[in-house]
This record gives sequence, C-alpha cells and structure tokens, in this order.
Amino acid sequence: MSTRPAPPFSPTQIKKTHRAARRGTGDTTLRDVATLAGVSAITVSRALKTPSVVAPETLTRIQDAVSRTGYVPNLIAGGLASNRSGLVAALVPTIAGSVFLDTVQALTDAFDEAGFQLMLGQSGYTGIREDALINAIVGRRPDGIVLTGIMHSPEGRRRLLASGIPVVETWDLTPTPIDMLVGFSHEKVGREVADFLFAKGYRNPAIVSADDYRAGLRRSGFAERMRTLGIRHLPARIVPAPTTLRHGREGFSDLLAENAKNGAKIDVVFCSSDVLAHGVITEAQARGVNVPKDIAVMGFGDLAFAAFTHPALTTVHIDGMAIGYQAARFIIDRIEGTDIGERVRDIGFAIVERDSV
Amino acid sequence: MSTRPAPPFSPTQIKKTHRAARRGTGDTTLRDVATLAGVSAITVSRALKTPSVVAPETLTRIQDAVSRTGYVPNLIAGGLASNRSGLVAALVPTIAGSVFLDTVQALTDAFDEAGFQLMLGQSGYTGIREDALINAIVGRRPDGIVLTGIMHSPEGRRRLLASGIPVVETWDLTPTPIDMLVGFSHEKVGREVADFLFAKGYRNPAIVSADDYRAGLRRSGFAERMRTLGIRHLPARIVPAPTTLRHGREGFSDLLAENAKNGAKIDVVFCSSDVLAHGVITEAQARGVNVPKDIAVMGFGDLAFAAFTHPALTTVHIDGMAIGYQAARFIIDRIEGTDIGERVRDIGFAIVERDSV
DNA sequence: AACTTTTATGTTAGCGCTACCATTTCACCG
DNA sequence: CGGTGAAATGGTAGCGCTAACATAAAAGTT
Repeated sequence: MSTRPAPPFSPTQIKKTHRAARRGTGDTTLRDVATLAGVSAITVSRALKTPSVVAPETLTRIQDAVSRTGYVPNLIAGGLASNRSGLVAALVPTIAGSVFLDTVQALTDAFDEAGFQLMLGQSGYTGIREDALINAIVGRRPDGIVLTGIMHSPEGRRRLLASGIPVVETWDLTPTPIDMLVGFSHEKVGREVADFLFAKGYRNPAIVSADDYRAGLRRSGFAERMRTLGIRHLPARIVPAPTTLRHGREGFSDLLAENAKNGAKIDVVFCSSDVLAHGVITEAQARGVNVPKDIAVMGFGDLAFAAFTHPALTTVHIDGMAIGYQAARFIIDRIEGTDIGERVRDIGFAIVERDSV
Repeated sequence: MSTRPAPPFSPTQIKKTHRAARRGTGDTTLRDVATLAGVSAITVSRALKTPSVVAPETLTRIQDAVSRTGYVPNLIAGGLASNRSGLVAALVPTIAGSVFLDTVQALTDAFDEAGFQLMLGQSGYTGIREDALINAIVGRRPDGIVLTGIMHSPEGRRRLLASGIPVVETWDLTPTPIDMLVGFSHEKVGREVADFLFAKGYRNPAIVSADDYRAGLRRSGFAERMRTLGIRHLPARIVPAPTTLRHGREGFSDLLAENAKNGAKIDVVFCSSDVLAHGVITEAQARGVNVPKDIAVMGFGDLAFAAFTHPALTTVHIDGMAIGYQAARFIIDRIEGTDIGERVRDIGFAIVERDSV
C-alpha cells in the first residue's frame, strides 16, 4: 500500500555449481519476495492466500515487496503443491452453433468469480479423438469438468469417472449420469411441442432438424406423439450440425420440392433450432409464402434473436445461462465440500408462443 | 500394444513416517509405471514424449504398463518441470457477439493440433478488472496470449510485455503493437465503404453502430470520408455492444423516427455488424420498406448467415478464421523458435456485394 | 505462578515431472 | 585391439509452491 517510490529490484542470481544449475524462468519467485520483505516464503504464501492470519504490519511489508517486484504467483507450481489446479474444463461440440453460448458465458462468469479459469475444448459433434481429448483434459487435473452434449462412449465415461474429477453433464437428462447433471428432457420437448401444435389445429407437420443426438431425441419424441395423435405422415429433412440459416432455407426448399412431387401439403415446420427456424422463415419470405398463415414455423432454444424475427418466432425456451450457473454451482460446491443436494437437476423448458405459429 | 489381458494394478502405497506423509492424489504416477515396466522414471517420460529415442522393446513394455495402469501424465507437474505450460490464453470481450467465434474456433483447432489447450477469458467490453485478469492469466504462465480487441491500458500492456510471454493482438492494426499483431484497418474499412456507397450513388447515408472501440474507428473513417465527399449530414444511432438483432431493429426505428421529425431522408444504412444489419433488414421488412429499393443496408463481418438473409446482405468480408490461424501460427512459431518474419500481418478485408445495396 | 490457548511465523518435505549430465553397452573403425 | 562414437538408459537435482507440523511469543485462565 506504500505510495512512495521504491528502489529497483532484480530476481536472485543463480549460483553456479559444478553442475550447470537448472534455472527457471528468471521470474521473481515467492522466495525473492520473502527475502525482500524479511520473512519466510510460507509467510508470503499466507499473506497472499489467507491474509487474515498474517500480522497487519507484516502484511504491508509483504504487499510492498510484491508491488516492488511485480511478483505474479506461479499458479502452476501452486497447483502442483496444493493439488488444486484452479482450472475447470468445459467441453462443447462446437461454439459455432451458438446454442451453448449462453451456457459457456455463464460458466466463464461464475468460475471467474470463484477464482477458477475456464479451459474450453471443442469436441466436434462426432466422438472422434475422444481418447486424446480425455487425456488432454484429465492430464491437466482440472478441478471440474463440464460436458455439454457429448461423451457417450462407455469407455470415455469410465475414464472420467475413474479420474475422480467432479463432472457435470448438461443440456440433457440421461438416465445414468456419470456424476452430476443439469438439463431437461429432449423427448419431452418433442412430445409437448407435438401436443401444442396439434391443439393449435395443425395436422400436417414436417421437420427440419440437425443430425445431432439431442435433436434426434426431440424429433423422435415429436414423431412418436404425433403418431399416437393419428398423424402418419411426417416429412423430415435432416441437416448437418451445427445449424445455420442456410440449412434452414435449403431444408425448407427441399421439403417444398418433395411436397410438390407427391402432392402432400405441410402446415407447420418444427425445427431443431431457432437458427434453422429463422432460415425457414427467411425462405418462406423469399418465396412469398406467408408465415404463419400459409405455413407455421416453430423453433427451439429461444435465442436472443427469436423475439425479434419477423414474424416473432414461436419457440421452446431453454435457460442456457441457468444451466451454466447451476453447473458451476455444482462443481464449486463439490470442491468446497458443501452439500450439493440432488445430483440431477431438471431445468425444464417452456413453449413461448409468439407470432410464427 | 499387447492385447493379452493383464493383471490388475494399484498405485504404490505411501510409506508412513514419523510425520504424516504428504500424499498426492492417489493417482498412478510416472514412477508407478516405471516400476511396473522395470525401467526408470525418466525412461517412461521419454517413451511418452520422444518415443524415437527409446528401444522398441522397452517401448512396448512401457506402453503396456501405461495401459494396464490407466496412467494419465500430470501436465501440471510436467509444466512446472519443463517451464512449458502447454496452455494458451485467449481473451475476447465476449463470445456472445459471435463476431469472434470463427477466430476462437480457429484458435482452438490450431492449438489443439499443436498440443496446446486454450484458456478462454472474457474481459467484457470495458476494461474493468484488467489487473486481476492479467494476474489470473500470467499466473498460469501460458505459452502464449491471444488478445482480441482489448487491453488498452498502458499499464496492462507494460505488464504483459514484462511477462515475456508471446502476445498476439488481433482484429485491429494498432500503430504500436505489444508484440505480434494480426488484423486490418478499421478506419480503412470505413473509408472504403464510404467510397463504395458513394460510387453507387447513395448521398444520404446513416449509421447504426455499436459503442465499442473498433466500431468507432470504422464509423469515424466512414464519416470522415463522407465529409470529404461533400456529405455533411450523417445521422447515427449508437447501440451497446455486443450487437443483437433487436438493437438493429430498434436502431433503425429510431433513425426513421428522427427522420420523420426533421424531414431528412436516408437512402442507405451502414451497420457496424452483420447482426445489426440483419436487424435493420428485418425492421424494414416489418414496416413494408423495401430493401434495397427504398433503403439499402450494409453490414460488416460477413458472418455465415450474411449470404442467406433476404435480401442477401452486402457486407465487408473479414476472414476471422484466418486471423485465428495466423495468430496461432505466430505463437507456435515463436515457441518453437522458428522465424516468424514480419510481426504485423494485415489480413485485409473485402467488400462483398450482394443484394442489400 | 503454572497452565492452556491463541497468534504469528518458521522448518521440512514433498507435489510429479523433466533438464542435465553420467554411465553402460555395443557396433564400427583404422 | 584399443579407440571412438552412437544408442539406450539411469541418477540427481530441482521447477515454485504449499501441507503439515513445530516453535516462539503473547494473551488468557484458574
């Protein structure tokens, strides 16, 4: 806290021995600060981690030494010594899809605040390189791992479990979670959307959906319920994940082309993402097809833009931020030894009715 | 590579001494593997890092021991010993804006391939907590730091420089880079867009722009050039970053309202992002205003969706992936001691003419 | 006054790995 | 056949920090 100018400082010189001394970075170390402050290394360590146990006068001297040296604690060394890396790994299939952006944002925020750093990994939608990925992650001994929509191989699950690191799976509600879980039932989404659209009077639904696992779950929930409601024909276009506006437009075009061929008609399209739905709306607009009069469009995700498309998108609201915060909460509580209560949290979802249906 | 079943294995027991032995994670260590394979620890280390210097027969024995024990090298310990963390820090204002998504994606990919892990930090658009952020980053002794659109305090720059860690600044072309730089001139973008629109015959331009630093640069380049071209009136709406469809719609509405009041007219809107431009198009559509006949719209970024809006968006193409790959290249080359050549790379930009202008 | 407790600091021994050098073995050479 | 060097492996000493205990001085306690 001293505001007086302080003399310059250089880190300790390495002493030469008969054997070439192994030298580190040349950075200032804890020991340098300790020497300068006239205390032992551990006292400096304590001054930085738990200042309350250090005498106020000593504390000032140490803080002064820290600012004079420009000392930045080496968290790698600290992590090794304390067996706490301060790192949390987050794995998403891809950030390009933007569906998980809110969740990642919430994770970064929550962990930042708790003093953890987020390590971002992208696994891709396919399970390739899963083994190498696990090694890269577990090798860093993160204090927690957050998974979103991946890691389905039994071998991968086994290895994560064996690592003893807290794991939170998100964005799904699997029957047998590895450890902790925050999500919702995709099949239920499919079923409820089917009910919703049926109740609205739609009898000729179609689907434009990504080829990822969860989207598949929603699709099958939807198809199944529609079947029990007496709908036998359900045209579908499957597009590659991550979804784009383009795929929405093309998917819808294909659907219409197919329609024209076999004389079927469509009155509503259920899309596996808001982006896809936006694409469908755009294509409809480009063709002069009125949404929702000629054809209704339903999205999924309720991303920020969904309320501001024209017409405003009817969709399924998922609270991606809440998922992230709860996942972070789980891990932080687990690390701190707090009771986490129920290990599985169903975050739910809600159908948001706007103007596109 | 042995495929025979192997006996089970447990990590070494800790020997009790008069003093409670400090015990680690209980994980299998290098030493455990070494003992099992009948070699020394260092040989196992070599077998994993530089297998070419280990005898084939020894190698097999070690690999067998590794898979029997499920050993995962502790990269924290390795990092401390070798003074290479294998971590690269990437700082973005926010990932919500999606502008930097391509760059982040490219960074993850490139670093992943080179065996580095990406640490993602979000700094927010304001420079709050910069000091704490730098400590959190430098404290982990990353092998490189990639900055996009932040860190403008001289103190922050000084500290990063002092850390000796390779730094790449991206998405801008500052006159005095900290270290390395990959970007393009935002002012030049503004000027060229002004020329482009003027040449197209537009004489009543307006702006909807985010309040971030770079957008400001483009705006002032645009305004300045328009002024020299004889345009004195330039209505502008400034919206908060990150940009959203909503802000595009609202910004455009506000612009029109202002117009109506003072009897001015607008024939083209230059937006600081494609998302904003998309919002403007959407609002125009909702009001029955034809784009580009009644009013033209120009975006910035050329995000994936830009070619698929209706009408397709005329915009400024920025190769975000290329920025990411070049940034990664810079850092990897620097680490490996390869000559990096010119430390500043102007990645350029290109006006992409589609249907909205 | 003799004790227990509290407060502040120090000593020692690692955390799990790799850099640096040393040693051993064996092929190859003139 | 001694010399040379390459190939394979090992020993030792840290990297910079913190856990666990130890100690010393100050503050209560009966």
